Amino acid sequence: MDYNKLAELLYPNVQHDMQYYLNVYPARKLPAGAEVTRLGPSPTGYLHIGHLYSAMISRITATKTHGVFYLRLEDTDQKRYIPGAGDVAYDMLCYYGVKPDEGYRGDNLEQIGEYGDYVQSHRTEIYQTFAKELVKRGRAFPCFCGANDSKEDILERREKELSESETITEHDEHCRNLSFEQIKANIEAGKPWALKLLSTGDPEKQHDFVDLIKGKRVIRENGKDIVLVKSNGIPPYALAHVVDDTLMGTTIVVRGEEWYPSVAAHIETFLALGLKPPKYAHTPVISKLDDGNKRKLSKRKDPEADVRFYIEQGYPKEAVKEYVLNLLNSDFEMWRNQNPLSDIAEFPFSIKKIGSNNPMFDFEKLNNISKNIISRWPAERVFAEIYAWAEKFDGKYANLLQNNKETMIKMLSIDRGGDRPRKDIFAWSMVKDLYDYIFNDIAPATIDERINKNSAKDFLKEYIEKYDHKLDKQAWFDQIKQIALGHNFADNKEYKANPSAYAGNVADACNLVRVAVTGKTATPDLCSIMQLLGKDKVKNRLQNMINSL
RNA sequence: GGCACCAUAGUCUAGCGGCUAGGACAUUCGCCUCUCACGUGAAAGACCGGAGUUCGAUUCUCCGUGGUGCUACCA
Repeated sequence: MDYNKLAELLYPNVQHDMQYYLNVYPARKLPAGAEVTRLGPSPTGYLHIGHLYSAMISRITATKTHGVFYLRLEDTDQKRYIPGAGDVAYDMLCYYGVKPDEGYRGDNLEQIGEYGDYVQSHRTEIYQTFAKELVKRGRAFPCFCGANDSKEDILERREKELSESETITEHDEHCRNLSFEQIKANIEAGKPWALKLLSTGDPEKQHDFVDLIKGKRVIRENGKDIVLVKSNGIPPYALAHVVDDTLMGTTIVVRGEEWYPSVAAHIETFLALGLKPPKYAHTPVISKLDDGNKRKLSKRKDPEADVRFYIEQGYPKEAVKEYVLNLLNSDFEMWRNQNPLSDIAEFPFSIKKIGSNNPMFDFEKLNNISKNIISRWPAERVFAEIYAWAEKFDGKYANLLQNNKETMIKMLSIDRGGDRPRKDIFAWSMVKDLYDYIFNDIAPATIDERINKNSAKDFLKEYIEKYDHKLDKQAWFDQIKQIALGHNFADNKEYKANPSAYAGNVADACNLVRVAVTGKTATPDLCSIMQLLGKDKVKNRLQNMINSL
């Protein structure tokens, strides 16, 4: 077969050849050791936590080696395209501080960089040029079998084939053997066709492969005639990956482990074009425990898969990042303990330290990381963050905050600062309920059954009468203690020795006041809260408590 | 069905032939304390199973088992 003739038949309108584009996009001039990384999300929904995971690896690697991290929109599947998803991807990367140096920046912003266009659907001509090159080299052939099936059809067909035979045919024995005349006839008849790789690999043969995360591996050669260009003229991921990462100068392809099985096919495609494959880093996939089963985090079922989820919940982006970083390099938390105030950019991150099993998402851990981060922030900053969150997700609360800024900051200042700050907030959305007692009336709370109700009543009555709003912390407590002792509440030690003899201990008395004033059993320093609330409110609430007993 | 990846406590993991198997979150119990926290001390909790290699295997090899992924003209 005359492959040049075939190439002309298939791609009569392709003007340039591969070398032309290789010249248009020459090798990048970067310092030695610089790595070029990229993220290639498809605009089929939102940005997945797994994208953030990959993006952090790519961003840190590029920064550390003085290389480039760029964003490419992989929108070759127009069936699944969701408008605006590209904007979200870029915005989220910026929001989480893993901003690309170049590439796509959303639908309304100009792209940055010399290696564009960074939107795959704009690159059809380039892909076709490389496709034509493959045909010229006798490494690709048209397939007329026409498959525009839905996913369900494909899965059904696969099931059927599995039940009938042991393996699915990997070579397309029908179309790869068509004669030039047959192909010509089909083309002239207007039959749709896809371009497939004419694989020369033998899956029985193996070769070495180095993955930056998995290490040295032995993999089978590809033996599959994969589709390089769909019948609509657009390439699927495989060819787009080969062409783009060549032309854009990617040195390390960071991608999810789900790509690992197809790496041999990708390498064969690079080699068929005489191109050098990049280095690969196949990352673990974040999963979760669902009814006792471990499974990949799913876009549909799991809201936490969407990076916007954490914004809605009010997790600081620093917390999400540190959590992901901790998943990536588990010695991060040790480093953080030793360097509580350092910027995470100083952490000695390494791709090699990434484990290769799929971690499960753990909210407890995220919450803990978040609490620690927030506890280190001054009240003004915490207020600003809460307010910014409320403005977006709870307008009413935002108004309330705006009108009570001073009070709220005072509230947030209690037990904050110093060596042992309180750690009770991990997400902004919880603040409204946590501190509701400073703005709202509270419902009368029930008290521990251990405590004698009459004594409690008497204690509170006397406390109201003698309540002095001006007392400092020590005097405030001494007063409570003194009054409590007068109503059969005992000192801690005495109470422990003989609980049944007393109405409760001093701690219980103190907690009576707390529950009366805040409706909660756990709050920051009570004396400060009472100062903040004001004399009238405090007395009112104490009285309500008495009435409810 | 085929192919591949993974396998240490509930979770994330350290370990790279000999360790009382280390740390973090969560759990439980003390201490501190006016409560809840914070802090602090402690407890409980793990090498998937079986062969082999070896003087010695959590660590190396093989076979199982389990989980996961791929097997699309989706990425």
